[in-house]
Amino acid sequence: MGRSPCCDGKAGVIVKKGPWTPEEDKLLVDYIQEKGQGSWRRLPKLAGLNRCGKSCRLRWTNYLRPDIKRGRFTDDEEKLIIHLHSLLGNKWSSIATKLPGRTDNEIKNYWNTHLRKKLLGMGIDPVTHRPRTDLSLLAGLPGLLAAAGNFGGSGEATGGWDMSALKLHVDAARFQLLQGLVCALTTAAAPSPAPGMNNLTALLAVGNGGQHGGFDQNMLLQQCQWDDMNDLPALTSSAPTSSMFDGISTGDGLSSTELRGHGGATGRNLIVDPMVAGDQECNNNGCSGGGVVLCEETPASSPYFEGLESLNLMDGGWKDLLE
DNA sequence: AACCGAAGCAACCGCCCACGA
DNA sequence: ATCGTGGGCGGTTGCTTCGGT
Repeated sequence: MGRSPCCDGKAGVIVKKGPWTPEEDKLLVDYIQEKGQGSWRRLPKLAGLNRCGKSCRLRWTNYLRPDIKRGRFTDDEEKLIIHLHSLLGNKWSSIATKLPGRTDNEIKNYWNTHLRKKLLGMGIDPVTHRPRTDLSLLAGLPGLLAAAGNFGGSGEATGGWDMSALKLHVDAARFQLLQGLVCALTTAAAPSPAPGMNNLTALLAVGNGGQHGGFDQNMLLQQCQWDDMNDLPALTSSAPTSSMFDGISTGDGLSSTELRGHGGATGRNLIVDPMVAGDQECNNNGCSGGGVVLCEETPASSPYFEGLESLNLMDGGWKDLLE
């Protein structure tokens, strides 16, 4: 059962659309302050506005309401939005109830223009809040993680990577990811690790601690706690971060069964495979799949790695991205 | 200074739900 | 139980501003 659009107006009456003028704003504010909100459908006529009621309601709730907080979102607000979105999804009005003075429309816009890109840049899927699994973003990881084997604080861990050249040849999201990884690799020996470094060092330590030829899941999980996003690095910072590993190791639903070690004894050639975890490990605890597997060697039958091979990006071949 | 593409954001659109007659 | 209405919501559009060339 449909319903007639509220903004059609009566026959022959064309209601105004588009940006509100200061005069219209004043009419609306004056009326509501004097009479209260009441019926939005009747309000335009009573207030002397040639607008539909819906338009009046939106203008009031999103812009004219006296308790609206304008200006930039604070870091705390930003983190809260991300956290609430991971729990509620696109329930903007529900999210807005937790941020006094912010409207659902404002939060929605901020999400779409800022936070969504921010999460993408961190390698996190903004819909699922899990690590991204698209090949274009993850394609360079095998080579980079393999290069982690060179890590030893010698200062040459970047292997001569030319980041400025890299920036010219890869998309922004991938560059940010690679930048974070390089930073992590080159600063891991610093006395005070940057945010997210614990995760990388844990990863390396676990990967290299191959006495048993596998990962210590407990150690990995213990060191990779996201701690309620308190350590979430700002991507706008001039200092690159290893935020990718924050994403991988987030406590947002990843269980110990989803972080699973595989084969190999060398501890080198660490590989992130988004394709393996889902069906096997995740089904055990009822999660919906899409988890992350940290491998030491290339699994033979993963569609992810088959895809990488087809792109010629395996075994450090990410450098082929450079022309 | 002019142009152009990207980014940001206010506002609109259309669907859905709750509620009362 | 059905229908009409009002209000709310999420998605999308398009105008404005900004930044780079």
